[in-house]
Amino acid sequence: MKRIKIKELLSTEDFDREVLVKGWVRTRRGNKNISFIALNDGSVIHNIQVVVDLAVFDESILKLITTGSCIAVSGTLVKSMGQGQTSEIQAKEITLYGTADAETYPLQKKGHTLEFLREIAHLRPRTNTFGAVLRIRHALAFAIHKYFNNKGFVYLHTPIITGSDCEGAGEMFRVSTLDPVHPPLNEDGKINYSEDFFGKETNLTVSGQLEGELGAMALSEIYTFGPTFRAENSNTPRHLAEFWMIEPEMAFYEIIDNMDLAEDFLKYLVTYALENCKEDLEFLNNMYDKELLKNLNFVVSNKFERKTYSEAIDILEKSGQKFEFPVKWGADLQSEHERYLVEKHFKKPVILRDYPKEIKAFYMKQNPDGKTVAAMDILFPRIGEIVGGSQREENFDKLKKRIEELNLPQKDLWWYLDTRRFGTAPHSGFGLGFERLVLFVTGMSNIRDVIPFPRTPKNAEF
RNA sequence: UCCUCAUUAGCUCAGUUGGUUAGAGCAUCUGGCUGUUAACCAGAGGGUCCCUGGUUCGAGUCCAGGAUGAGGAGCCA
Repeated sequence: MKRIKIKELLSTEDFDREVLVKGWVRTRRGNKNISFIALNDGSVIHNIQVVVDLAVFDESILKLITTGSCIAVSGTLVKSMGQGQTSEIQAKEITLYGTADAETYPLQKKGHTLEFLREIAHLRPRTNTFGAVLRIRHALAFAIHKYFNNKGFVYLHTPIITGSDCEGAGEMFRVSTLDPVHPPLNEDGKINYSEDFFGKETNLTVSGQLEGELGAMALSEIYTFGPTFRAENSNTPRHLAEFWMIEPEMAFYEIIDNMDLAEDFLKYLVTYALENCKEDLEFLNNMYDKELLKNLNFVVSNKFERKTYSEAIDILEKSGQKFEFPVKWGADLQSEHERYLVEKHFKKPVILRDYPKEIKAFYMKQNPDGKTVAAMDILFPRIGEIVGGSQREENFDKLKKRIEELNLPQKDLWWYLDTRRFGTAPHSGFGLGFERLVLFVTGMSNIRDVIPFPRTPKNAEF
C-alpha cells in the first residue's frame, strides 16, 4: 500500500477505505481498552487521530508509542466517532520505526518557550510553530521564483566567495586555506595572500549586487536569491550572520520603476502566503499575534506611502515628537524615526527615496541637485527596513569620480566599471532580506525563529 | 560593541528583612479509568539554586568578576 500524506487524508471525505500513514507521534492518551494517537507528518499543521483497540494490539508495543516516536499505521479511514475531528484511522497494523525515550525526549505535549526551542533547533521543526513557519518560509521562497519567472527575470547565481572587499555592506568572513598558526608572511610582516587558495584575499559575499548588475546588462532583468554573510557583531532580533537575500537588477528601470516593482513584488508574496498558507497563518495568528492576518491583508490592499527623504525629515521636524537622536537633514534616519513615520504618522508601509549621497553607497545614481542619490528604502511596521535599493549610476565619469572621492580600491572594480564603459544603460535594483520578509509574514518576533538553523555571534550549533 | 534585565527539578516558574530538611504546575514513572481532545484521578521519584571568589555564625537571597540567554541601541537586510 502506498503512503498517503496526512494533509491529503484530512481533506478527503472518501471514508471506509484502507490507508497507510507515516509520521511522528505528538501525544497518545486513552485507557486500557482504547488508545488515541495524534500523528503528524509535517505535511499540514493538523494531526490525524489514530484509534487503537487494545483488544487487538499488545500493550507492550503501545508502551513504546510515546511522544516523539515514529510509526507507520495502516488501517481504515473512517468518519470520527468522537468530537473534535471529522475523520480518524482505525488501526489494523502499526510499525514502530523509531522510539523516543519519554524520559529524555525534550519536546513535551505542553508549550515551550521559543528560547528553549532555539537550544534544540534540531528537534524544533517537529513543533506546530516551526512546522508552520518552515512551510510558510518554503511557500515564500517558491513564490519568489514564481513571480520573477512569470515576469521573465533570469535567476542568476552570483558567487558566494568574493574577491572584492568593496561591496560596502559591512564586515566580511574571510575564506582561506592558509595555516592559521604560521601563515606565509610578506617582508612587511603582513599575511601573503598570494600563497592562499585563490592567490588573493577572499571573503564570503555580503551582496550579489555588483555581479547582478553584470547580468542585467546582458539579460535585461535578473534576480539573485542566495545566502549572504555579514560578520557584524549584531545582537538583535532582526540580524543574522548568515541570511538569504533576494536581489533583482533591471536594465532600463529608473527609480520609480524600481519602487513599483518592489511594491508589487512584496504584495504578491504576502498575497501568495495568504492564499496558500491559510491554516498555518491562522495558527500563528491565534498563538502569537492576534493582528497578524489583519496586518497582512492591510498591506496587500493599501498603496505604500511614497515620500522623499527630505519630506520625511520635514515631517519628523514638525512632529513635535521628542527623539533620542536629533532629526537633521544629512543624517541617517534612526530606528525611532523610521518607527514614527511607519507606525505613528502614516500607519502603513513607506517608501522613502532621494537620500543624501554621503550616507549611501558609491554606486547609487547621483541626482541633478548634486546633494542626493536615487536611493529608495521600504520601511515596514515592526521590521523596519525590509528593502533597500537604488537606481545605479550608469555614467562612467560620475561613477569613477565617486569611487575616487571615497578612496575605494578602483583596481578591484575594473570589471564593474567596464559595464559603464561598454554599452552602459540606466538600471536599477534592490535587495530584500528574506528572513525579514518571513518575519513579517509569520508574525514571529525574533529572526532566529524564521530560519531553520540560525547563525549569530557566538552561535553556529547544528 | 554599549545599556538594561534574567539564570532555581526535564519544561515554565515561586522562594518574604540573609535563618532548620528549597516548593508548585506540567512532564516522567507506577496504579486507576469503556471514545480521549494539551484527556482525567491517585501516588512516587526527580535539585552542582549558571560558574568562580568574597562578606557573614549562617548565602538560592548581599557584593565583585565571568559565562549564557533575552530586550533596547548601534551596524544593516
